[in-house]
Amino acid sequence: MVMSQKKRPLQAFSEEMPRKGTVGRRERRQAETRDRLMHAALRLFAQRGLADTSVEDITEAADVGKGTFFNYFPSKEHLLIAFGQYQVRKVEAALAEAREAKIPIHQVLRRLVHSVSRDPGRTPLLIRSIMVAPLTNDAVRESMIVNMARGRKALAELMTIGQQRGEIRNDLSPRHLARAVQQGMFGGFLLWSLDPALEISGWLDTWVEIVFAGIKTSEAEKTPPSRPAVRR
Amino acid sequence: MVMSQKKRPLQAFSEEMPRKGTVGRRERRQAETRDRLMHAALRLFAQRGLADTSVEDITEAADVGKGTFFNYFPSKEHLLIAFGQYQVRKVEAALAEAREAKIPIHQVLRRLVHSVSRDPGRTPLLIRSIMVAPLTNDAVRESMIVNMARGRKALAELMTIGQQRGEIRNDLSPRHLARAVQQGMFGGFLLWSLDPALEISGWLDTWVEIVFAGIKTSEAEKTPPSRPAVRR
Amino acid sequence: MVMSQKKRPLQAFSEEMPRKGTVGRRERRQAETRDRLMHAALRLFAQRGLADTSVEDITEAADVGKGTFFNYFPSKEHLLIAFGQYQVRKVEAALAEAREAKIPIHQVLRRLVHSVSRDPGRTPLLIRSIMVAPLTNDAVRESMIVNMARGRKALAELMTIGQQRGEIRNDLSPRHLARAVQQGMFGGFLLWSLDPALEISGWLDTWVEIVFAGIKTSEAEKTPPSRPAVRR
Amino acid sequence: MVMSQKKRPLQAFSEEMPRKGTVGRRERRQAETRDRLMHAALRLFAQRGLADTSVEDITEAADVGKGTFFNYFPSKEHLLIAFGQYQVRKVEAALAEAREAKIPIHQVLRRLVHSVSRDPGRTPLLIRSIMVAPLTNDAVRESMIVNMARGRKALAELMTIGQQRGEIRNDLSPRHLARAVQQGMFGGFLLWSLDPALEISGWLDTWVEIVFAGIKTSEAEKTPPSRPAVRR
DNA sequence: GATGAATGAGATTTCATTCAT
DNA sequence: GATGAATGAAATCTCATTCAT
Repeated sequence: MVMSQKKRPLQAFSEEMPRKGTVGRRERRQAETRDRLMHAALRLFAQRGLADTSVEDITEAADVGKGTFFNYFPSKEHLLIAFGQYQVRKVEAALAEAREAKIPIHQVLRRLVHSVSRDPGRTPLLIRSIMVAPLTNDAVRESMIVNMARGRKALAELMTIGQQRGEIRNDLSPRHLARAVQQGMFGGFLLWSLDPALEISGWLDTWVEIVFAGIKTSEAEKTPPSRPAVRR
Repeated sequence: MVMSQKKRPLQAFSEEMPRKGTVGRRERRQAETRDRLMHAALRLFAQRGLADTSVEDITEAADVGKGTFFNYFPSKEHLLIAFGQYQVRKVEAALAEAREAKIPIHQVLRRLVHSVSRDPGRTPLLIRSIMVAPLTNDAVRESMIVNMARGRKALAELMTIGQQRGEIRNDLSPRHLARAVQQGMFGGFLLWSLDPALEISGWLDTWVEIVFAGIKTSEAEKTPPSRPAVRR
Repeated sequence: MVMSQKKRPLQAFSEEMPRKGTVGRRERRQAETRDRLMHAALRLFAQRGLADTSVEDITEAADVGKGTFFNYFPSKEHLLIAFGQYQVRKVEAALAEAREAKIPIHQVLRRLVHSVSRDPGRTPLLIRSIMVAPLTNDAVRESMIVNMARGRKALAELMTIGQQRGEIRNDLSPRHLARAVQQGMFGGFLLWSLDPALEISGWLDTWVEIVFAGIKTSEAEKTPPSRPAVRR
Repeated sequence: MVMSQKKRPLQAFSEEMPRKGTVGRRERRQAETRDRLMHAALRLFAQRGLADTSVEDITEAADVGKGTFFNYFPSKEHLLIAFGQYQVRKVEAALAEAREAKIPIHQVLRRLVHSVSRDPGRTPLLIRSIMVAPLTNDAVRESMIVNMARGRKALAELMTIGQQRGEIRNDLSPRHLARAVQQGMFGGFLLWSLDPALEISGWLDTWVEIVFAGIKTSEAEKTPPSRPAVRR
């Protein structure tokens, strides 16, 4: 079964953008196959979920032989590692933005939350797949741990910037604040993937409102905004 | 393989406390069998995880015939439904406590978080089992949705009480505040089950500190603490 | 699930008609239970087929405990033995009728075929159950063999009568003729149970027409109708 | 357990006779595997019956992996579909023979009955398997219906030929006559599979004698043998 | 590099039957 | 005699993964 590949909702997954210079036809074809597998898989995961999508389903949708799959990915769960990396890059992008463009942290968070929710937020089955994979597969979990750490690190730097600007509370370490934010974000996905009746679009801003109140500089300490405050 | 049944780490699972008066021997034996299956299963889930524990492993550990299992539970995932209900009851207990004993919300939350973390907090494999089950099994998810709604309801009532006492911010609906709290708690379990290196005991209080800052009455509105404020 | 027992399409199944004289209440209750099981089973077999009807389904429909079933029948297939006996009695009745009432064999056959088709002819699932049971279960097959032999014997006597009257061909033994008739009848049920699109009501008379042409006295030998002819 | 593959009692099952020209080695290997499964299965069905032969028994006897079976057949019952087709082809062959070689219908029938009985006639367990499969399995029944229709069609054409030649009675439609013949044949298999004491070899000719008397042109109408007679 | 046939581990779940009460 | 909890045998079929071509 060959499906038309016209719609490609998530482009930035595969990192192998053909860096300038010569790339042989072979390399290009390989990258293309990899991509086809990737997008076919995500489409199927979103439709049927991880468990109900077999490797053969994916290879059929991508129009390659079944054995070919294993030349690219060691298991179907590994496809979701790439997705995690894709999400982390959004967090790092938010950090870069905050740094360069002097955008208030509150607003950075709001944008980040929307950006991160964009892709998985459409279908509960995809999120469930994304959550199940690391809970189930050791290799994916390893990678997930790394990704989460990267994400927390970026968030922590964001917090540091906020503290320096006096927007974020100074009495707790950026690491802790970052962890709290990340925890809330993951929790949000989890809740929503379990109960899609919990509508998500309107909720995001409210949640940012609450979480930001938790991490912002309190009125009390607002007067002297400059002292760095000791923290771990 | 018959395992010794001496250790019973989680007692409060089964609700069938022997109601007063006589209960037939048959009924007692049944409740006992149910209990044996339950505890054997949780022990095994905690040791090996959900996927690596077969129903036969459970029945062997509980020293009953394999078929007996299905007289009590339709699938091994259903065992975890009971666990979810057990956790919800803790939240409801916290609410009752707050109501009767006039304990500050901040403190109620702190206690609740510790109480809820107690059982699953020991072993990442158990939490992973608890998370995987509803992500994987429709019936369990159904039940999970109900449990989460119950939990949110109790938390929302807690928020209402806090608002009436002037401890909790008045500008957001109790539902929203409750959802934010629940989201954070679930996120915490998820993060920790994925990366057990994230130590949990010290973190809980810090997290409550942050989340409470997000939901408490702000300094700005603190002066007139009594106005009930209209909200949904 | 208790179903009302109002409709009883097939009454003559159970042979234990309370013979005159005193029958204790106990005996009556037992016969009643046996009957309830019987009819519940046949209803279910007709609805879902033999394989998809479990003993527990039957006992529930009959409103008795599961274990009770085995006080009456050694297996669910044994229920169908009674049905076979019921059918055989129809053949024997036809013989009796032919004997007493001097009805032409051709007509006896026609009536018999209709009578025998009446009950199973309504639902293919019931016939399939009736056919599967002896093919599958040794005890039922034993009994089936006996029934078939009884049926053939009655048919053979019918043939003998026909021969004496000059209606049935004299050049073949009554046994052989009987076997051919029986074979055709069983084949008819089989075909129809496999392909219910083969309508049965209009077909019966045509079939009798053909089969009777096969067994009747041929024009050639019609003139001297009395010679007994040697046969086994 | 590897069984010697020397005996191959039924050769004509698989239709894939190597069409002229080159067939890849792969294709040949596949056809061979399919054949091995087929014959192993039929041997086992004949020895133990359908229910007492597991797929694993078959694959062991065919010396292939268990999973391999399902690359060729969706279920063990499907093996018997091929057998049904094999039998139908015999009927069609009889028709062709009658057409080309001007053999009298009576004789065609006699040969056909022997030919069709040859393979299953050896062992009641095999026939029982063949009968149980369509009674039990929907897919097989579907296919059986098609086969039976094909068989009836061929028989009907045979009847038509007979009518044109004046050998077969003209007052009934070929369809009806064909159905009666088929019904008798199936009934014969059924009776004999249930009660193997009914010896089959001597019986076949007697049965053809009777059935042919039922469908042949009667003495009465024999004089004007040419009128085609209108019928559906 | 691509392919797809072969592989076999694996666990679920049903259900007839037993038997203690 | 009625009950229904306990039992465990049994066989399916899927599917990730390998590897010869």
